Amino acid sequence: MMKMHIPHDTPSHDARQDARPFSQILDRLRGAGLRPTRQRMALAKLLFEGGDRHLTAEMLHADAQSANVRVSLATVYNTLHQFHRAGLLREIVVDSQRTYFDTNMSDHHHFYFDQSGELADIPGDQVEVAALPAAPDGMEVSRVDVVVRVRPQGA
Amino acid sequence: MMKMHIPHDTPSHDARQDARPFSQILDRLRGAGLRPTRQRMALAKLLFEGGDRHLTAEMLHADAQSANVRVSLATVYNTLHQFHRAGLLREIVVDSQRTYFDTNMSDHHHFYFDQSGELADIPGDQVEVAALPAAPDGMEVSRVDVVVRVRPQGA
DNA sequence: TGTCAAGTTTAGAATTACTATAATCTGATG
DNA sequence: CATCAGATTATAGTAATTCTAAACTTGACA
Ligand SMILES: [Mn+2]
Ligand SMILES: [Mn+2]
Ligand SMILES: [Zn+2]
Ligand SMILES: [Zn+2]
Repeated sequence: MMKMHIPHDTPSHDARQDARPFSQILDRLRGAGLRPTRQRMALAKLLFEGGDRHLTAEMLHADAQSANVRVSLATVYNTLHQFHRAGLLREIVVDSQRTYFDTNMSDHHHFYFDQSGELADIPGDQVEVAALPAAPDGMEVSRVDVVVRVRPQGA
Repeated sequence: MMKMHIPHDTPSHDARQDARPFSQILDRLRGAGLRPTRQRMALAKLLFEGGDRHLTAEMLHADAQSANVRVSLATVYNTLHQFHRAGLLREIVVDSQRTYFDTNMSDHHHFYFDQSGELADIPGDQVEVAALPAAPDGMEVSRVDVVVRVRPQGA
């Protein structure tokens, strides 16, 4: 678990002015103690360079294929779980057949559109859980999830 | 969906004083528009005569076997979904590998013990969701679920 | 009380969403 | 550049659930 910040890359190899997603992603993986393999780099880019996303392993795998990144589905699953353990992703339970991962790590809740299977964020400050009973004896709360299930009006 | 209350049974066949679970269950099924088959009667008894329960299809199937009720697993699944559609059961999503059904239809929320997979009720009046954003355009809220995930202290 | 269509049950096959295995590959370190 | 722990992958395996289609009940009615 010990990590050291080893200077990587020669700093002058490219002087472009635009964002340096490559090294941001690199640092992110290194910071999480994960080797920056080709597959993890590519998946991390897909995950973290497009704003907040809610996706399943299959969705990310399809994304990768569209982007001409060849990664096996097993690696997608492995990677999602590793990122989750490393604190880079949240796991969301809203459907008992499918696991969603969330790139938005801030404190927030969700709308869930049952018929389409989509998720939308509700910022943490828009939901107030004003009262909660104490956790049962010997237990501690690991997280409180609020899921607002919605459906098209009338139905 | 039309139902008529046809008087059933001769009223005098048995004058016992104790509860009449048989006819309570019968009425419950009839009221839901479901034919009171042997299997549905037996499963309804197991579900509704033991206080509030949170269970999966496999759990109910095991229960049935213990009670010497022979029902196929397929029928257990069918019945749970029919009871749910009929408004006799709630479906709870807390684990993405398993579906739980809840015989407690009152407004309430849940503690979820991740390591044991158990659920405990939190009475509706012990949780206060004080603020919620409006449902997205064209959508209406079908339900708000609060799940308090707990784990043994320190871990 | 017998008939029959509609509804129900069931064994077993199929599907879906993963997880495990074990052979192969790769990239960090010396 | 050699080494090898760690990573990837094809493929097999598993768990939960759904589907299929044949066999059985149920209940309305003759
Ligand atoms: Mn998972
Ligand atoms: Mn499953
Ligand atoms: Zn989110
Ligand atoms: Zn409950």
